[in-house]
Amino acid sequence: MEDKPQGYAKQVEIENYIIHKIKINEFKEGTKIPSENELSTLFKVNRHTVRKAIERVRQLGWLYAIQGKGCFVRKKPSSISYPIVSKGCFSDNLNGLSKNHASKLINWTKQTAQRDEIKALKLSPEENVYRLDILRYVDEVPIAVYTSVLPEKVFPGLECHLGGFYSLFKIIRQHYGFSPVCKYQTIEATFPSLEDMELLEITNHISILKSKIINIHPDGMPVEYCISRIRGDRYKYTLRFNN
Amino acid sequence: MEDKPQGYAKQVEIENYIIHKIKINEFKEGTKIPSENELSTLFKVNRHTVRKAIERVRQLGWLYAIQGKGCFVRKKPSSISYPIVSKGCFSDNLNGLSKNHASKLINWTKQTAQRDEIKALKLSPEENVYRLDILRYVDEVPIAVYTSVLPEKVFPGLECHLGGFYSLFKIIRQHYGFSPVCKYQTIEATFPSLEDMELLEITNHISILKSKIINIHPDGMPVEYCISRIRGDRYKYTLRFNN
DNA sequence: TAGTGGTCTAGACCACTAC
DNA sequence: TAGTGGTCTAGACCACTAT
Repeated sequence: MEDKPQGYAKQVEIENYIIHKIKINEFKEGTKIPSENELSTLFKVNRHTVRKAIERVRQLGWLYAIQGKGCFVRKKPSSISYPIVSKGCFSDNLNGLSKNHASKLINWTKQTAQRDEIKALKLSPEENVYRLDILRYVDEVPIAVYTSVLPEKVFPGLECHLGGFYSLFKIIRQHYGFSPVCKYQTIEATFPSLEDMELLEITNHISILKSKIINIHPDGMPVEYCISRIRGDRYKYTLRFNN
Repeated sequence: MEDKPQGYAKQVEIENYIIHKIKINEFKEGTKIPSENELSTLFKVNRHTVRKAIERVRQLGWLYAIQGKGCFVRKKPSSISYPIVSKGCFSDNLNGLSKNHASKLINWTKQTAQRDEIKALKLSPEENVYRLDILRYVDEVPIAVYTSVLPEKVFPGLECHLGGFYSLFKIIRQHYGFSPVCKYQTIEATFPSLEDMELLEITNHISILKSKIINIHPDGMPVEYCISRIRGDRYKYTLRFNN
């Protein structure tokens, strides 16, 4: 009952037309499709109806728009496959894929832990945590936002090591003498928040792969709670099982 | 440059207003928010501007709409966590979570394999495959669509066993004498196709967790290539590592 | 019948791009 | 300057819900 589609006649006709033209390669990768005005005269509908149709097709990942220029067919298989493994940091795991990559610390705070952080990191209430917002680039494109939550008691004086930030994993290994290991991860599909839209330079036409990760010290103690938001159009997880 | 937001002033103001009211519990779970007309007079903007704002907030998963009734605040943590493990079928893995579930065979074909299927299943061109479209329900709600591709040479006469379909995994175990095991899985976030929207009874306001899975025979031969599309608002993967 | 959300039309103005 | 996409207004009509 809730949210069911109904009577989309004209809009869907235009959506299918565009997708079909792309599939049969009449609208080719990287080239401009007809403008909103051209399509509205072609289909004898209002420009806004065309806009709604194009918006849907963009949302499906087929198109992107540049103001003043037009609407272009997106290269489809441009996504990066990222292997999920419990050990090693982002850089190490991407190095095997020969990609340029960089990390940028957007901002950090030291505050008392919130409810979900207390639960994930097994803290007592009122304990302090560092909260780091990190933006990750691959081939100069912002691809992911991470919020990393780290207990102060495990990482005392962390702020002293954040100058010239390049890799949290390496800071931990170098200054605290261990390598965190992934214990638990959840994966879901969602949409970008307004903040993440700005950081990732995307609109709501792109979906988000959201993960929550708990990393532990080799002795078993949870030491990092990480919430990542990754561009769904450029990124894909891969999992390999060794039975 | 591409797809950057700009000058959303009014729309964003309304978006933030609605989300804020939900967060501070002034708009409560399951209750109606003010109608489009009420909001448009409140903010002194056109109804269509309100509609665009509400559409964004719906897309973020906060709201759902019922025609003729209004717009309601969605219960947020209604999602099912599904553990990723290499062994066992959907039913087995969900039974531990004490959920009702069912599978329905939507349709099936026997055709020559396509390029991606040939690659995934290591077939030679022109080999036949069964292609099964399966809809999965949890608690009576359609939650996922699976397309399962199975080589005819591995599953001869599969069509004879599809009457009274309830679980592909169990059909294979019963009639072909082995249990497939997951070897490789990719996970991405995307949007529903028009067909999947109908089957899952959703609109494009809900994101999709898409997985491609290669299952193998215990001897190592790939025997099933499965493309699943799962409702992003109700479903989440979990991964547990044993180091 | 009145109120709600859903679709479509019509037109204005803006910001950006190309020439 | 002309063309393009982005935002906003204004109003019509439809389908559905409640009374």
